Amino acid sequence: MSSSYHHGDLRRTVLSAAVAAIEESGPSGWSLRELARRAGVSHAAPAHHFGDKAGLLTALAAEGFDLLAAALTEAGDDLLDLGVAYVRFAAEHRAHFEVMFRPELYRADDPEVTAAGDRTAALLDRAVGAGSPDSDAALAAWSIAHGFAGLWLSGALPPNLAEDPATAARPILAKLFSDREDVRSAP
Amino acid sequence: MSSSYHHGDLRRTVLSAAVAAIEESGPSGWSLRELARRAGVSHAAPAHHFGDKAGLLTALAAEGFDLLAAALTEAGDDLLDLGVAYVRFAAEHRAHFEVMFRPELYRADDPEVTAAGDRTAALLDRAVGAGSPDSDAALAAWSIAHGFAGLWLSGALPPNLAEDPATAARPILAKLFSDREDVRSAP
DNA sequence: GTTTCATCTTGTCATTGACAAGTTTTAGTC
DNA sequence: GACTAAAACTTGTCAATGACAAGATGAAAC
Repeated sequence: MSSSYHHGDLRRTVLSAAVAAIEESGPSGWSLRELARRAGVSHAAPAHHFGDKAGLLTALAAEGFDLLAAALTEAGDDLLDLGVAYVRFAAEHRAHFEVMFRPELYRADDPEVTAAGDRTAALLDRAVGAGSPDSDAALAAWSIAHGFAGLWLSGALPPNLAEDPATAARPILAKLFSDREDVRSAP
Repeated sequence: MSSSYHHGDLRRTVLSAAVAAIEESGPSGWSLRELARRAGVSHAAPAHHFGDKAGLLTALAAEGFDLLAAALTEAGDDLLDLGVAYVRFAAEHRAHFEVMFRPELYRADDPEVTAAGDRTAALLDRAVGAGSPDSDAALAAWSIAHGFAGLWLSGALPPNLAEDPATAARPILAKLFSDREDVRSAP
């Protein structure tokens, strides 16, 4: 703390600054130098920890997959609960989520990312497979949760749903599991 | 053609170059100057037609909403067909689609964009409303199509589905409309 | 043929990402 | 406690970029 040279926790600080910047202006609306300024270090300091911009986003993506895995683990085994947890994760960790599904921004073949991604995938496989061996159904569940999250993130949802996306998601996602009749045609 | 000064159709040329560049490297992986070089004009020529980078992406988004409206119109009234058409649009016009749902990249309040967006929304409302007055069901349909498209675009889908996403989408989207039992639990 | 205006060019500037080379602190070893 | 090696951070630099200003060119209208 007394030292003006060693920050002490620069890696974590820069990652957090990146999260804040991405939440404000999207995954490309910031610069490494801006993060360095926010952290109070020189313009080249972040490069020491992440190499380059893609390296920083690689670290963010890996962290994101781990956070998602944790959130899904906590959600239990029910598919609907998992979907709601997925949407909640996207809303609460919007920066991580947006980067994770934009592989052109980072090194998707990085060992840390693939490992974390595999952990998340295994988790989903187990949860979904327990309820049904139907891979189409699993993809349908992933799609509807991912789609609702994406629409919410891009501000495309009606304003009344935008406030609490996780709560708003439940009745929508539930359409995949029940109440089919009112979807197909009028009574 | 003989004139070295007036390009003749620079606006269209730059837009097409942007589409190509975005398909190659994502919505942020290119520069205005690169597009100018591809079009064989000076580095400042594109600015005359679009103002700045956001202006170009604004034009792309507006065009995208019109293309989507046209694709959905052609798809008919069946909700499942509409969903498949939505996914096909995302795959065939990936650059437009990716920009459209990233409002931080362009001026979402631009009159041309809002007008085109409203046209698309009205179209969807009419088609969905005809089948059912249930707005939750409409959102569920939009979500599952949007989510499948997004997952395909980010390369998250299993390789066997990646080849022809529109065809692959149909059985997935159909899960929203029928065959509920095998989703909820094993027989 | 002249006026007018859209189109395109040249020139410039601050900002940025990346890299090279040097400085300071920490950690480990004797 | 001094010595050494490595990690953490700084300063300096360069080409590329987006944005803007000012000027040149050609097309269209009359």
